[in-house]
Formats: sequence, structure tokens, C-alpha cells
Amino acid sequence: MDNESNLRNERKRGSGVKVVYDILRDEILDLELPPGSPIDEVQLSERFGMSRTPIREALVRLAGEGLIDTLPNRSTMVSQIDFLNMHSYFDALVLMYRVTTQLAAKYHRPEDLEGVRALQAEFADAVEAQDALAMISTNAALHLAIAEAGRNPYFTSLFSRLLNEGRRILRLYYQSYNDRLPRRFVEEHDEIIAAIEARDTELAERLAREHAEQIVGQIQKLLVRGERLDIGL
Amino acid sequence: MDNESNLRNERKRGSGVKVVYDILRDEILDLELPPGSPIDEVQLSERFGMSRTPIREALVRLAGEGLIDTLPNRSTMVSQIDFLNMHSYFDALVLMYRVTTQLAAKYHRPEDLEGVRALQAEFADAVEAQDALAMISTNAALHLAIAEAGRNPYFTSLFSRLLNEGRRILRLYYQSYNDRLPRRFVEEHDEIIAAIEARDTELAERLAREHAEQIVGQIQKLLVRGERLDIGL
DNA sequence: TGTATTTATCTTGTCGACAATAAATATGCA
DNA sequence: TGCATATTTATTGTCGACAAGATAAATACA
Repeated sequence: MDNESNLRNERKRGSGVKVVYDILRDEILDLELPPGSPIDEVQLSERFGMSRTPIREALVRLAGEGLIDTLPNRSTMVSQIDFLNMHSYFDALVLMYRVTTQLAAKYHRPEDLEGVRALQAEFADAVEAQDALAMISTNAALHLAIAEAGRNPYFTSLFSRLLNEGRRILRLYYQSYNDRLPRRFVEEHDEIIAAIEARDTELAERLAREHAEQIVGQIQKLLVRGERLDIGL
Repeated sequence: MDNESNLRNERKRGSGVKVVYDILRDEILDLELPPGSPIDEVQLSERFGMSRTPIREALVRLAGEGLIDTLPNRSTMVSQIDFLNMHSYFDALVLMYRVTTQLAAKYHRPEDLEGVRALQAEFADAVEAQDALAMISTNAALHLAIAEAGRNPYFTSLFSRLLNEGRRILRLYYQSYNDRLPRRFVEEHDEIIAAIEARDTELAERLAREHAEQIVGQIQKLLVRGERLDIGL
């Protein structure tokens, strides 16, 4: 905390909002700020060593992405994860997996695949190390890189939002995530990347769909277990 | 303008940002503020009779939706319409037409259709009156109502963004839009609504796809004509 | 006269303070 | 004691002012 507030005078003009936004966003997605946590403006302004104005602008951005909820004239807090409408989430996630992968097969340039392969290597390492947190974030980064190779900013931005939301959901259960099966994901990624490289849009789409449904099934299993274990719903 | 600034003392606390946001958003989408228009904070604060702080928050929201671009420490202006990557737009638009209509057939409740029908009647009136602007906005409202009946907020919000963007594109050429053919759209809407009511998801999806492709083809024709007429590209 | 450097201006980013609203607390009354 | 009302407190929404960048203008120098 002192680290943050001591940046007071070294900060560049205009960077304040971005710093606050990035840090809060990560803390929300990593569940360091769990859903329902109160967000206090003066407290944040003390913590970051700046006035409430830039804090407020960062909060407006976060609210725009649905990561925090603001009750007018009252408190603002980290938004809840909507377990009741989870199927909407899964529908959207699967469709974005499919369409971004398909477009990547169609529109990617050779140099795009370098970054994708690097992230796939990272993902494989995370699986090998059974590091669930790293798996979640590198998986998201990998698929986002694929989406970017598809060059459709509308799909990419929705997909990015969905993957972030998923980061939050999965982190809820990441303890339970330490089992054997994700090794299959590494192979599936390899197949998907090969299909993209071959510019086989149909195959890429089909593989992405199966991959996404695998993942969704995985999450659903965790959710059911989680509901029985620690959540009421 | 005086009307706006005279609201100074009658305004409710907290409503300032929303007012500015709504007005600016409409002006941008209606091309009253054409792409590239400079956005000056002090000028807006004089116009709306409030300080720069709420203006700024409204601008942050608009920037979050990509309607304005902000150059740090420098000016901010209405964002350009990206004619070069228009195919990304069309891909996303068609897909959202399809998926939201399909989900509406699956998840709608009977009372949802009342609103949909009302909007369809408005659309028919606008076509009858050859009122291009009303056609554009009621068409967007109709399809957004259908999307909401599908109850997937992720798709609905992307679709809403796309329809707004389309409002901006179409208004560029709305003069050229005054011809006979959109009467077909009224019939297509009726068929789509019937398929939704019958909960025939496959038919609804197919009709929505054809409808969307009709519209896209229509826009593309306008664009090509527009490029030859008044834009360079 | 043309270019480099300094000065002025204009717009944004940040600040600290005040006002309004709603919740929490205290008070009055039966 | 129990409930309605008044008061305090906490937190947000808004304001006006100042400072920092960046551009435009003015000046100095070759």
C-alpha cells in the first residue's frame, strides 16, 4: 500500500486513472475483492495517494464493464456473479469460441501464430506444473490471441469480457481444479492451432466448439460441486 | 441551449451525468455531431450549465463504448466510422441477428411479444410514411426488443452497440434510403415474429439470417454508391 | 528570409472543499 | 417498552480553481 501511495509525486499526468483501473480490475477478477465488497472512494484515494476525481473516473469505467455496481447516492460494490443465469454465459462463451477461432482460420497472418504458439507453450507449462491459476489466465490469453488474429474487434471485445468473467468464476473453484484432465486441453489447443494454420475454417470451428463445450462441462461440474459444498443458491 | 443550461437549479442530484450522456450519445448517433467533431469540456459545461466533473464522467462512458476518442492531454473528438473494416461489422451484425432471434424463439414469454408487435406496427407506419429516419430507429428498437426476449444480456448488449453503430452508418445515407424495397422488411418481420411465437428456433434463425443479409446487402449498396458520390476511400 | 527557441495560450488532469442524500443513531411520546 | 420523528454521521455528487502538457504564436538568431 505504501508502495502505491508513494507514487504520489512520481506519477505522470493522466496515468492515474489507468493505474487505478488496472489494479482494481485485476483485484476484482482475482477475487481479492470478492463480489459484494464495498468500494469506498475516500479509502481508495488514500490508498493510491490521489484525489477522488481520478478514482471516480476509474470506477465509471469499471461500472461500464459491469464489474462494479453503483447505487446512486449510496454505496458502490463489486458486482455479484450471476449464478442463476449462467446458461446465458455459457451460450455466449461457446459461440465466441467458435466464431473467433473460425475467423482466425480465415484471416490470420503467419506472424499472428508466433504469439499464439508462445502462449500455448505457457499454457502447457502451467498444466504440467498443475498451476490452476496460471492455467486459467494463460488459457484466456491464448484464446484472446486467437481471436485477435481473426480481426473482428466486436467479437474480440465481447470474448475478452466473457473470458474475464470466467476468470472470476473459475477462481472461485480453482482448488477443485487440480485434477488430471486438463491435459487433454493442451492437445485440443494444438489441433485448433493446426486447423487455423491450415486455414480450414470448418475444422477450426468444429474443434473450437468441442473444446468450448469441454470447458463449459468442466465449469458446470465445478459449479454443481461448489453449490453443494459452500454456496446455497 | 438555454433550455439546457436553465435546468441548472432544477436538476436532481446525480442525474447530471446521465443527461449529458444521453444527449451527447443521441447527437453522435444522429450525426448532429459528425465523426471528427471536437468535444470541448468547458464548452459543454457552459452549454449544460454544470461543472466539468459530470461532463467528464459522461465522456468517460462514451469513450468506453467507442463513440468518442480521447487523445491524452489533448483534444477529444467523435470517433470515426471505420469504413475499411466494415466487413467485421457486417459479420457481427448478421450473427447477432441470428442468435438473438433464435434465443427469442426459445426463451420468450408471451408478454414479450406484445412490445415486439407494437414496435413492428411502428416500423410498418414508418415504412408506409417513407420516413427513413423513423425506419432506422424503429427497426433497431424492434430487433432489440426481440433480443431482450431472448434473455441473454451478453448478446443483447453487443447487438445494441451494433445497432447503434448502424444507426450512424445509415444516417449517412438516409437520403438514398427513400426507395420502394423496404416494404419487404415489414413482411419479413412478420414472418420472424410468427416463427418466434411458434417457438420454431430453426426457422426463426434462418429467417433472421436472410433478413440480416438483406439488410447488409442494402447497406452495402448504399455504401458503394456513397463512396462514389461523396467519399474518397 | 528561414529556422530554432522562447513565450503565450488553450485544454485537459487533478485537487480540496462544500452540498445533498440516505443510512445510522438518538430523541420524544404513547 | 415500542414506534414515529428528529438529528447526526457517512458517503457520494458537484463545484471552482490551479497545474501540467501540448499546440500555436512570437521572438531571436543565422
